[in-house]
Amino acid sequence: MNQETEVTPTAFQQKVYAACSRIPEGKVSTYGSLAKSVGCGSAQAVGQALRVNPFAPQVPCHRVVKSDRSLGGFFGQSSGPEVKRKIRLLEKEGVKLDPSSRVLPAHMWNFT
DNA sequence: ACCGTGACGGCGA
DNA sequence: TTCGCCGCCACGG
Repeated sequence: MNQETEVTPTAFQQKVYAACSRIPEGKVSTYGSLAKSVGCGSAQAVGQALRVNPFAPQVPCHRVVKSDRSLGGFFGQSSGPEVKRKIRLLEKEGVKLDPSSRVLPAHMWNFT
């Protein structure tokens, strides 16, 4: 019998996942804004949480990008094939990147 | 209990 | 404008 190797996310992680789930489709948020939502002053800490997100992509962590308007990372990879998958998901939800600079348009920065 | 690492952010040169 | 450094927070070893 397989033992349930179920990891229990910390309270902090669950808050991040919850906040991330609140991001509407077609919109994106930033790690920093999300951090504020969970009462944290560090965007990096949020990244750590999403990095181990066991609920992905159910939890739309792919809608979280850098304040820099760049994509950030996906599944632990700052760049690579997984990040391309992230772009793919966003485009499917109506979020298109600028083909030149590969950054997100500022039109969707309405969600905190 | 301590240190290093990390899907970041802001400021300075 | 671009590149680099430091600072914050949370987590694993």
